[in-house]
Amino acid sequence: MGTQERRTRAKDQLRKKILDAATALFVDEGYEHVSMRKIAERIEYAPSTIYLHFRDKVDLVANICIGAFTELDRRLDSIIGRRLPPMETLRLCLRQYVQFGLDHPAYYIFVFCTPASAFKDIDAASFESVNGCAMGSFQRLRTSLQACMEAGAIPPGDVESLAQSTWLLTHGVTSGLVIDNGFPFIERERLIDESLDLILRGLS
Amino acid sequence: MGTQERRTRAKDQLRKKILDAATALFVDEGYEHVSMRKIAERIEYAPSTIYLHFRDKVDLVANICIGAFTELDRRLDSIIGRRLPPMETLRLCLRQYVQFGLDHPAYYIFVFCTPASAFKDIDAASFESVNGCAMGSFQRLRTSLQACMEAGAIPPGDVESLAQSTWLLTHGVTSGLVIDNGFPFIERERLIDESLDLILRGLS
DNA sequence: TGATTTCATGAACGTTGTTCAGTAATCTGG
DNA sequence: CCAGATTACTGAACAACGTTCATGAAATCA
Repeated sequence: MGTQERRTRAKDQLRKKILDAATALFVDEGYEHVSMRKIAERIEYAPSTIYLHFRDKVDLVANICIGAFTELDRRLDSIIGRRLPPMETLRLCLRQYVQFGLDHPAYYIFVFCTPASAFKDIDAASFESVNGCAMGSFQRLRTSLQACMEAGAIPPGDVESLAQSTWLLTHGVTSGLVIDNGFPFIERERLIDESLDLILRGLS
Repeated sequence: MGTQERRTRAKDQLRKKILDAATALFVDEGYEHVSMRKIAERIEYAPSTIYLHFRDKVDLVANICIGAFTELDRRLDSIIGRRLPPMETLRLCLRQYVQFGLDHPAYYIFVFCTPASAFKDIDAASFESVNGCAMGSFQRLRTSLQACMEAGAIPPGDVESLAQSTWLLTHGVTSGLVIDNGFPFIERERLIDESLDLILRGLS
């Protein structure tokens, strides 16, 4: 009988409604300043209802992040799919990574700029699932670097350490601009370009 | 009469006692997990007493950060004072910057990895004073790069944009390692070295 | 000594995330 | 169509948080 399915569908709908409301609030006001009560008020349910769908606040934001990082992977895949020269692909991927952070500051900060200690009692499962997503993007960086190396655009070496270094540097550009604590940066687009120039010149 | 002085001295002592206790706790447990009540308990005073010396929790941590960044400047000056070849000086400064973050994770995260939105009602004065400290360190980077350029170790160009890029990349290494959310990094010392290699090669 | 300034406090307020007993609605088997 | 079981949801409550403020104690000043 279809009643089961309708019920689970309704449940999924509410789940999505919670995620959407929370997403909008997190983006607008930042993780710290969004309370479970505010989210509940927005969807016109009692705060305790949220806990029927998510273990806690961290689990809630973790699920949002998973969605966001899936989008990042899509963006990267779309670049890789264009089969440009490997060095060009690498540059576009790094640029897209930075852009992703700028487009989703709340999620980027949550995943990469918040120490694990801030969620002392974080659930291991949700932590792992978010980490898994980030891993997916990192794997793409690894193969992109490998391709550059095989094409001779980058001198041969340890791909893993090179990938980690490259990520650290790109993460610096991203987080530095995302956090943006009032430092008088030069024009953003130019700063990103010159920083990526620096990275790519260092690689080759 | 010396009573005035004794009183202000006692006041300063308590202020320092608060700062020391708060410092220890912030380092151990991170900003979020340290409550004013915990700090008060540690120094055996009532929580409200802290507010006689600091406007609020943000003001408290801001004052701690100022102390930490003064130390960073000292470290950098000690390197610059050795008058090594400019490129060597630059490398040591960047390395020291990373080390500073690793030595003071709580402060580094607070200043560079926490969005301004997290302190919506931050006092403008304490914000400025912390920012001013960070500016001091940045100025040292600027002149160090300038020296490299004048020595011909770096092709001539816009020092300001180069300094900003260099800071972003170095910040990436620092924050990536400081946050450390369980990513399986390779051996830390080697990763730092290779990342700095990348930066310096990109510069020259 | 009496008046004043300084220092410190405990109780209170309004939040926060989270839990849980209890209610209302819905579905199921007879 | 009705009793019973399952599900969905809620409101009140808890402990902890940052912060404020009237009150009291203690030291200083006149």
